[in-house]
Amino acid sequence: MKNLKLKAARAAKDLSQADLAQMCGVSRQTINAIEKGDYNPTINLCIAICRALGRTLDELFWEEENEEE
Amino acid sequence: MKNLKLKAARAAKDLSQADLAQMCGVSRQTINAIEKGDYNPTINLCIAICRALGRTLDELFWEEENEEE
DNA sequence: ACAATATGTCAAGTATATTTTACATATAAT
DNA sequence: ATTATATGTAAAATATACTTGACATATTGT
Repeated sequence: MKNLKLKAARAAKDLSQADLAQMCGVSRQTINAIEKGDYNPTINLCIAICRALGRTLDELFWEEENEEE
Repeated sequence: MKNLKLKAARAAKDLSQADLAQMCGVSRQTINAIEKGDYNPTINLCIAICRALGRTLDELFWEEENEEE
């Protein structure tokens, strides 16, 4: 499923996918794929993304038992 | 760095590394390596571990700017 | 002393995260 | 119409997460 929390948090900081990718030390396609949702990043990358956006893991990557789809 | 939060949360549920590994669908060595700290699991595995232990990502895998090492 | 369980570690293989290059589309600005 | 930026997507290569099998040690119970 898409990661809309991430997309929204990035938009709230007015960063492009390329900007965020550079801040995290990964490629733009990696950020795109994570937002698109069809894959499974490493925790260290998730943490880098969180720090870049001023959020925590629970805020961007945790889902309560029933909130997804 | 070692993940002592994980080790403690597992101990609190009286689970062996092998037990937790089986609950998460990974090998015992993978859990051992994560606790030992010298690698970088995927977010989906972190989430599986959290659900198995009744914790969230922030509780087991997040570190505030200054609390580690 | 012996058996059983839990943990730590290593090496070789497999699966998959991530990169690089490239192309396509959409939008906004000139 | 053209330029520039942001996004979506794909294929091939590389890095690394994870598995399997194996062995060693420590601990606890019999």
